[in-house]
Amino acid sequence: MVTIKEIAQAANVSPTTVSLILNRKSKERKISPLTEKRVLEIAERMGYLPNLQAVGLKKAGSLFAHRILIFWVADSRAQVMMRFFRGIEENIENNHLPYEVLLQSYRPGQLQHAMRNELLLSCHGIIVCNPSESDMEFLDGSNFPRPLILYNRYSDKYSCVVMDDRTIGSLPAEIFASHGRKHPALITSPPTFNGMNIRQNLFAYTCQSLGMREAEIYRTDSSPRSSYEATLRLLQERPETDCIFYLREELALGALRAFLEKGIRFPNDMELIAVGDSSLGISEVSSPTLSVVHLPLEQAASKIIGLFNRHLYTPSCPPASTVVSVNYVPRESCPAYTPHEDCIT
Amino acid sequence: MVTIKEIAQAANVSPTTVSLILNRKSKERKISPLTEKRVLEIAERMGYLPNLQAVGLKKAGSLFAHRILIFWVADSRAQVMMRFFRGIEENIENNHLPYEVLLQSYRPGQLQHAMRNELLLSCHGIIVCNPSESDMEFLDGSNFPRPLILYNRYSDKYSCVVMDDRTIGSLPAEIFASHGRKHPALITSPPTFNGMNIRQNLFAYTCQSLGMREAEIYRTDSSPRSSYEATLRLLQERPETDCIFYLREELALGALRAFLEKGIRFPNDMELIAVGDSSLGISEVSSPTLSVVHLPLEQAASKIIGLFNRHLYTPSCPPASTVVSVNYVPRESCPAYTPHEDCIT
DNA sequence: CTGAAAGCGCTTACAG
DNA sequence: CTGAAAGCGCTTACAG
Repeated sequence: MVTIKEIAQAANVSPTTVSLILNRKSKERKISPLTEKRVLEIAERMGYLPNLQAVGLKKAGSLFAHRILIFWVADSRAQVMMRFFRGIEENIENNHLPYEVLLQSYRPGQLQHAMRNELLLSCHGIIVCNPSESDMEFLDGSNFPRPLILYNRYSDKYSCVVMDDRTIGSLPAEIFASHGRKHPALITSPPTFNGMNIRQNLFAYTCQSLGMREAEIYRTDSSPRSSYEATLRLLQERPETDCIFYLREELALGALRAFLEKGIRFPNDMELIAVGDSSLGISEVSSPTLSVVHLPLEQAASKIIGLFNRHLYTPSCPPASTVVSVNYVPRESCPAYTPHEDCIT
Repeated sequence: MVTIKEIAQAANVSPTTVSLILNRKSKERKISPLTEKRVLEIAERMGYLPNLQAVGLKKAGSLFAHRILIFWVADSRAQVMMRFFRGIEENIENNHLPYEVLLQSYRPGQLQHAMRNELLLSCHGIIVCNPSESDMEFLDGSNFPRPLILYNRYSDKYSCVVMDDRTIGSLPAEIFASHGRKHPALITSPPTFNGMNIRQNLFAYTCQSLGMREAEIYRTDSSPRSSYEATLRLLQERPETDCIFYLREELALGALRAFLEKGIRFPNDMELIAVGDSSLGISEVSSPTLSVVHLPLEQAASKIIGLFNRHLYTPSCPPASTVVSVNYVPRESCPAYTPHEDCIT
């Protein structure tokens, strides 16, 4: 990295002069245009870029706010993340907390490359969202210079906030069973974090334990189109299917065309529940409107900030985990939960 | 802001000792547990937080990458922004550029509060997305210590990349006209940046100049539900409407239920075109699938990075603007463009 | 028109 | 077990 000093040497002037010129104060300080031109050219040629730390130390004084860096995955989950971010920011704003939030994306499994030391040192605290298995291994094997909180991942080492994945999986099964459904199916995109496996397994397990047939599992990529195709295949291969759980809201929205084409009516012929992870509100006016297990991401965000506060000001405090509970929002695609003993064979 | 020095004074030890303790090196350096405890307590009580600039200057050495800070609005446009970010990141990755990207959200009209000096000084360059009118006034009246590039906003002062707003507005009108449509309507949420006004006005203007009736304008909030309701109202109040342009993709998706309820068929009774701003892919499998004016956000991102490169390494270069052209993607809701002179009365 | 020097807040090699 | 001192790369008040 080229410094002001090196430019000064190359240009045969003092660092002061270089600094002045680079900060556009040549006029003000009456630097000769010749010197200015020479220095600018040299700086450009040498590829000078200011060292932000040094600039900040001198100029900015101390930071106005505590900086939180959120590592997130910019893949199909970006939609959900969006709601989470806004939850974080609203929480900070509403409570007048002295925090500023910056986002840094990472690729699944590549967390260790994103968490470069210089980045970590340039924030007061870290939130890591949805790390994969291998990312977790990295985290568990590391020691960080800043407090770190996990979102959507269980851990003994770090404080964490997780959605109630077990209920996300079991609740749809219970609801379907309570309506006397017998032939469940589940449609999912590749699991991007372990919670998705828990959701899927708990759904399958609960279906079985409530006397339904074994749940058919269909996998898609994360596109609505792929879900539409998978749903068509399911309806063809397993025409007896009478209830489907979609592990992502977009997958359910993408599938609706399939039911329309097949003339399937809700909720008579079929019931649908999706994980309510989208912020779009399309499910409220789709045909049929979509019943969802609603994820209160805003509440998760609020808990994260709470944990954060604690860790920041009490470095010695032990890790804590919080589970955020979910709730069912019935719409046209599947009626409300009606627990009847006689339905649960 | 409390410093290590102050803690040292309060604890009656040297700054060295405090630094060691706060960096968890007590064992390693055999600090007495008593001293450690005392210092930690005092630090906690005084609310010490490390000055990141100073830490970085000493520890991190020079930054690994040039830091780009993107200011964006975390409102209903977040969906679109998502695609833009990923475009930026993919561009950087594919070209192996030495950039790292951090995101900072701001409220519309509140850009000046988000652009605190310390934040600006902690990055090498700035991208501002979708500033509002008043945000633009602020920008035009300011001088920033770092190169700044605008996304989706015209400017003489700054380099900028904009979508071809004029074509986004005129193209749907031309397509409708080419199919002999006569009664156009436009449904929009409140304009969040000036480009939306341009799109709306060009649509209205083009409709008129191609011999169609004056376009009906219906306003909604940004929710799909509100668009559904507005569409129902439009169909009731103006049953002669035979083509509708939705200024946002989600609005069109939300409206589809209205057509289903009214038994309206595509494209016979009605044609629909939306601004293709969503990344979800639902439009590809909705009923009907949605024709869109596709916004190549990835391309915009690539141009931004190009401009950025130039400004970073050639501080003296003058501002430049780029217009990104859009293209029409016909699907079920509206057929392809068929320019016939005799259709354009 | 230009430069020598102090200092921002921290870390760490070195000395004791 | 602890501290004095140097230095990270920059900016700026001051001197000339």
